Amino acid sequence: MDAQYHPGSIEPRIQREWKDERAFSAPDQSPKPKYYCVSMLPYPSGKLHMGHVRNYTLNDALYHFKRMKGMNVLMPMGWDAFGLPAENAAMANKVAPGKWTRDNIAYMRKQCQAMGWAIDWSRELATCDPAYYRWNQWFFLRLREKGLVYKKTGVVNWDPVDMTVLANEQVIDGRGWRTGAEVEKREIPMWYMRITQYADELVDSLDGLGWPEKVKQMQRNWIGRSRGVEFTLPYAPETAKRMADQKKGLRVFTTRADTIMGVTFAAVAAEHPLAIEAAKGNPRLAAFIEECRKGGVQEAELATMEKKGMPTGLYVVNPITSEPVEVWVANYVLWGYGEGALMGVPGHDERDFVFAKKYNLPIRQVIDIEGQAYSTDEHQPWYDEPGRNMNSGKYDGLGHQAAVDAVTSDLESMGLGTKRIQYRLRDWGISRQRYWGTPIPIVICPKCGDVAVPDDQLPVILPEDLVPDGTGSPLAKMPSFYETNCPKCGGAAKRDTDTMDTFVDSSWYYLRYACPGAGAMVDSRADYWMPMDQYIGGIEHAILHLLYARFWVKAMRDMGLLKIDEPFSNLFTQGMVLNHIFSRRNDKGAIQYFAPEEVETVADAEGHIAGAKAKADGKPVDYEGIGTMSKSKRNGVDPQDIIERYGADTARLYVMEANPPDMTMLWSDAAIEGVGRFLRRLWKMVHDQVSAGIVPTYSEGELTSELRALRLKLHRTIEKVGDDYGRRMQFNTPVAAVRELLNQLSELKDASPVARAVTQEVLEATVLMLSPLVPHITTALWRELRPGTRLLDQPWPQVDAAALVQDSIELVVQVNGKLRGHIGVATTATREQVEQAALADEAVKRFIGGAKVKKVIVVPGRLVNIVV
RNA sequence: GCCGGGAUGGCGGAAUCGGUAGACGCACGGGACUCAAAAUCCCGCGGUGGCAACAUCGUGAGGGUUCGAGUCCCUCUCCCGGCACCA
Repeated sequence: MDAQYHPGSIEPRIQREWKDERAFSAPDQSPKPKYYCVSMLPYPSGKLHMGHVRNYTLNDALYHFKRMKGMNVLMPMGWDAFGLPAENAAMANKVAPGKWTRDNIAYMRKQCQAMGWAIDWSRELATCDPAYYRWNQWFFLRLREKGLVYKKTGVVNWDPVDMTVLANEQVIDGRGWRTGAEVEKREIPMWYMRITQYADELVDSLDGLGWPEKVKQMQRNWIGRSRGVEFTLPYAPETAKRMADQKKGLRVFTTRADTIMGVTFAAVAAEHPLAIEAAKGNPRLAAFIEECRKGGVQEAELATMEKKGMPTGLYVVNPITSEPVEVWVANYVLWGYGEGALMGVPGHDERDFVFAKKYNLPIRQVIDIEGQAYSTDEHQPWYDEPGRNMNSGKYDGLGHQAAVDAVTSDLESMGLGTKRIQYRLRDWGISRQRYWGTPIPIVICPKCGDVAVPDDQLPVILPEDLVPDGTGSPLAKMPSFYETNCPKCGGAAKRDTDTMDTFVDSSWYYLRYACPGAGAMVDSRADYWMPMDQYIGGIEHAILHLLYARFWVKAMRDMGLLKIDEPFSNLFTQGMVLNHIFSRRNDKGAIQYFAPEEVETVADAEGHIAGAKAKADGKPVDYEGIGTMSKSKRNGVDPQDIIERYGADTARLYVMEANPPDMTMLWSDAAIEGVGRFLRRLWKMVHDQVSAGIVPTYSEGELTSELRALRLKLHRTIEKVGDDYGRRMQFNTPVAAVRELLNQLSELKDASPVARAVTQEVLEATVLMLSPLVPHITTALWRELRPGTRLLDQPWPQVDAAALVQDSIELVVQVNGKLRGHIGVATTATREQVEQAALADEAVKRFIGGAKVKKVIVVPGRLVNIVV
């Protein structure tokens, strides 16, 4: 055995062996229980970053642990290969997105292999492969046949200079990132998936999932199921004349029917037909509506905007009181959200209150909460709470639910309203005016309208040699792609030049891993592996991806393609790896990001970063604080340097040991030396043991008390580490526990044969316990400890219950809750004996002094608290 | 703005069910080994007072519940994630 630890030679050798023996390929059937664990597939941005290392090492540790526990484990890998960064890279480097993406995949696959992850590579997939995305197209058409896909207009960010649709990410402070031009809203036709049809099931079946409660809560809130009433505010007579060609009133939805007596205005979104009608012959209102079109479509931006509005001169009447109220156009009413219109109740809705204050609209209290004094000066949180009706005519004195019911049934009997369940969730718009994505398999025929591409003509292939220029949609400028004939009438027609949202790709890839090469979208092998036993991914996916994937699986189930209701039985959300972000605006307003290593930072008095200068030109750059590692912000850290300097095992152990995996991690490599030191020390301990020759056996009776204590520590550690890996999904504390064990082993100065045998026991278990985290070094060490056997075949070490038995234990003694002493008692001691021992302790006596003992609390096995 | 989460020594963190706050490690200081350095090993390491034993304060801030609170409740501050076209 080599006296020194050389990861640079061990790791590639062991990786080659794993590859040659196909060590990690999982059979699609087995007498063992199956365990399917997947980490969210990476976007092939060019290089792995630390977030990936954390994600896949966590998955890998779980792979090894479950394998040691006797399961048929599958850990696959794929590439989320479509998306915006490929187009940006293409523009920057004049390389086609396809080539750029495939080169990145090849490089990153090598990096994955160098990390030693136990991936079954025979199942690898890339979503930009036509063999994969043809099934996106196929399923899109099936959903359309069932009415689950439909077309309507949607609002997008429009860059008026580049004449192109911008992603939200490309809108920074209301301006296009490349042009610096002010972004506008624009309505365009798009395809939608009817996820709202599954809203109830998506809420209800969350309860049975082994997911973090916080994620379930976020999904519930996102879907936002609320019960209420949708009703008509009838037009006032003058308004009815003008709106004669339309509906008889304004449709609104409310969950607070009980506040209807407090309505003092109505408001509609700028896009609402009533607003557009009112703007005719009203240039000021038309200008206001035009102003509302400025800015992007991001909710965060809309929600923080100053509330502005303008009266339309049109009136509706409160159906209960027949009181007329004016309709306003308001920028805080969202079009495409419910009816795009609302009843304004400033007395009991914070946003309405702020709006009413600003425009001097009446504020009327109609709900009373006992003991609270209402004032229209400033909004108080309790104004929006349910209470008892007042100033409400016949509803006076009714409690919240009674008032809601009474108003609702009155609206129903007038034929104006119906009870409805409203969701915050909106249908999923999947059309993207981009090039690098799955083509939408629709032909637009001037005679027949939207016509599906027949199944036998799928996939509609995306041309791969295009380089976009940032203006408009590339496919829309490529006649050889869009010119076609109508599948129905045969006449000249045009393909849909939009592509699908990349969340479509990631909604079902894990099903395809289960059945690579299937002649259909999925086959019966998916029934074996699904539902997934453990899904692992960043907390940033808590809502969108995880909700779309759940919807997709339910839709596939209802199409008869799957037998499961939910894709992911258990979910682990890892915290993000963050790093500092530096940027600079150029004179046009376009933004440029700097990598942390490209700048020199200036610290303030407290050591926090206050500013920075670019190393290249010495000019200042802005410090934006810390944020998630991303390609676009250029703050990712490539693990390659660490692999080359310290080896994969050190890199793996470092990210796992640094902090709990579900917590955010601010990147720093400060402690990495200590991890390398630990592995060298482990190597040396095994080397010393092995080079001392054959290890004898021993019997229980030969153990000294020191060796018994060491065995106690060992078996407690095995118990703890198994619990941490299996139940707690905690990977930093096991390492600390093993370090403690080895510290205790180092203190053993006993060279007797029995001590050497116990040392062997400790080292073997240590190697097994660490193997999920550092599989290369442990594979090499196992060969030395147990020649002729293979680490991958070993089960998880057994806890020896006999080693855990103790004669006496130490208890803590508190006086009035403060630690005052320690006592040793027999494990069999009674409560009375423990109390007496505690009261007899010298230090305890001193603190009690002459005071009277009121109460003694004994927590068995832990402490005694004496209350005086 | 709304939804979800977080805050513990100089730093990363531990304390799993309300029961010894600071495990384990990093950095740092002292020492051993060495011609020297690296590596390695040993000791120390929250604040204050004290030669020490020890006492006392201390888990973002302020209140509360409890024999006992990092952990539970209320109010607040700051940071992070998501907000539907980043993935």
